[in-house]
Amino acid sequence: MLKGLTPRREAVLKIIIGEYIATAVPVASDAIFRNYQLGVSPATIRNDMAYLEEEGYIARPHTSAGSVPTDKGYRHYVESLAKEVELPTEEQYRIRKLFQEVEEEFERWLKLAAAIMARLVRTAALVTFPKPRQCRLRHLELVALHEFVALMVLVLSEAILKRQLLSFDKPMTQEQLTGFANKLNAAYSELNSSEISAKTLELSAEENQVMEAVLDMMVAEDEIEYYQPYLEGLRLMLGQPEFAQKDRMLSIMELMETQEWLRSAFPRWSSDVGVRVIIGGENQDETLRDLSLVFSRYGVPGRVGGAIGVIGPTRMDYRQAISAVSYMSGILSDLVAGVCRGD
Amino acid sequence: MLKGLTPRREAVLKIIIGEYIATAVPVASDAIFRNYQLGVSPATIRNDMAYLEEEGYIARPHTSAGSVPTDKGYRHYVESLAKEVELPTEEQYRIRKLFQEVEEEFERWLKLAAAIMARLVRTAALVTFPKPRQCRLRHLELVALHEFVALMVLVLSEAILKRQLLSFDKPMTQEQLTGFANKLNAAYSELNSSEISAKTLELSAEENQVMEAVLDMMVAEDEIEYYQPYLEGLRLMLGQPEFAQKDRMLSIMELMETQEWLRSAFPRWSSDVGVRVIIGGENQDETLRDLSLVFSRYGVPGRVGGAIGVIGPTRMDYRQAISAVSYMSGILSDLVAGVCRGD
DNA sequence: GTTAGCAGTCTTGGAGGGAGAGTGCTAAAA
DNA sequence: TTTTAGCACTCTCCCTCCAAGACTGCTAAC
Repeated sequence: MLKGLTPRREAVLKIIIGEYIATAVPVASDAIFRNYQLGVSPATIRNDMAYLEEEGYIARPHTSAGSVPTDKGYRHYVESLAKEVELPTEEQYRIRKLFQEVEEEFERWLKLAAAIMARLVRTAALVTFPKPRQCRLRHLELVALHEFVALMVLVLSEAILKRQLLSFDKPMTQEQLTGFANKLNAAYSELNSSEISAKTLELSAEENQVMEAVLDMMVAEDEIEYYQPYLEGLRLMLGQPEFAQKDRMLSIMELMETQEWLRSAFPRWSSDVGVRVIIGGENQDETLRDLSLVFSRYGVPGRVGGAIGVIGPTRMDYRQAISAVSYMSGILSDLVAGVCRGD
Repeated sequence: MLKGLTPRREAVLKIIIGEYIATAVPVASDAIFRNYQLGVSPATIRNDMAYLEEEGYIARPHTSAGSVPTDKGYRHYVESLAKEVELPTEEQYRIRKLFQEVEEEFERWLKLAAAIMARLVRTAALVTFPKPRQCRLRHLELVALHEFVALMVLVLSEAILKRQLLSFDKPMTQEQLTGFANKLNAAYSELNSSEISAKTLELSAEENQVMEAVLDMMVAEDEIEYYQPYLEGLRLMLGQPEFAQKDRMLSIMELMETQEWLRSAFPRWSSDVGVRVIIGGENQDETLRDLSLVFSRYGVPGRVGGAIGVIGPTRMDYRQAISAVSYMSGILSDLVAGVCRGD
């Protein structure tokens, strides 16, 4: 029983994980014997399983049941997988084609990316909006809606768009507003919020009001990273047998609706590239203890980025998840880089 | 057994519906006798119930069970309710205050409205974006992102904002783009899509490209009414006991995610004001057969409008639903009118 | 180190049965 | 004619029990 993780034991572990991921049913020694040619009897496999259980790679729901992988088992599996994770080229081609078909709008791209990942991994996928470290003012526009109300449209770096209604104490004409906009654009274009507030200008009361609003929105934008990510395919995730009980399902829905967990789950601006996998109990957040995340940052390192990933039960197809997330983050990075280059 | 719907029978029906809405449990004659002072014995109540069943107002899950309202029963109840539906004034005050606290942005208002309704009725609520009959071009803006790519920002009537990336064959400077924008704004501002396409102008190839894109987006905007409504509180709806089974729950989630049913459920631009209630089998759509909708149009009649409503099991608190939808549509109408007045 | 054999354990599903809830009917009372 | 009491009847719900089946763990032999 000593000898450590021999190749056959490793193979048994891999088989158990593969089977369990596919079927959600505890895996029996007999089934392994029948379906895989290991060249040894069920009894031997049982011995190996006893070892794996002792070492904490697998566990049993009850005394006389097959085995299911533990977090540690999944972790081992994921590590051993690390290299061999590319989507089949036909799949890559199909995805690329989908992106060509959709109109050139960033939000569409994000939604599409999330939808594709959800479909590939058959669980929920999410994508956050790409955000620069500190956004810069590209352009300000003021449109009169009626005498006292104007629509302010703000174009920030990375084509982020903001709008807000402004109401003035005095009546304002479109000419006046255009004048404001020109003046402020000339002075503040391409600056970030701190640079703008440092640079004092002589402004009328109304101009100042506009400026305050602009600053407010830019600061708010700098602060929230994960504001309203796109979440797709929740129903795919909830269709998995682990969420069969009603209250389990509802608590997951609640979790997703509040999106509080995002903050704790996605480390903020972690600089490392590549796909990260967080398995079950490895999560900081209590409520995520039996869920796994596979995600990656995307964007232009050091300049702008977002996060993209999937969330699902610990019994998740990590192989597919890793390859999908890896490939999609590459695609989105390319797209962001394309938009960025003009900066 | 002949005499028709006597006042007492009507009272019994109302009690049954009220109890069933509150508890989701079939209502027994004995329970009615105990909890309500009708002045008659359970046996008499049973006779009345027999009548109500014969007339199709109520039904029994099985021979020896209490009764549950049928669609016809709910319909009768809703009609009889028609007048007495106002939210308590404290509630109205609280809601108004919430709207004052949120920033002046239309999308926020819509989300808030949906969230409030979901909370009040404890089921899913949805709100569509307000759309003018035919949108008009308010303002066009072009921002250079890099040499060959520009961001086009379109402000349409009712403060609808659209953006799209444009890529040109030639390099373009910001000055050139601003020139385009000024020219096109001068010519086409305040026109709708048909007027724009009727009015021919001498345009360069690039200007023409921009114009095409503008027209495409305006036409698309005219066509989709119900594009991506806000849906809130799905989890409240799915928490109801009628969705206890897993597959029931999943099919509802699928339904909501695809949002196909919206088209059939909300009659397009129906001119009648006021709250409409569609109960269970009254729905055209097969898949909605055991759901009810309570909704209303909002906006400025004949000019601009959207829809707002709740969806839930037929066992829905119609009273609360009707008052909430009615009040919220009023609020949104006021807000739209405010933005509209400047047109 | 591997294997066959077998006892032991735990889950699952179905049958059976009793308790309880609620009605429908009948005949008498108001 | 309407209302009521009484009671038999039906159906659900839940509990228990039991048998079948699925796997393992152990032991002793290979």
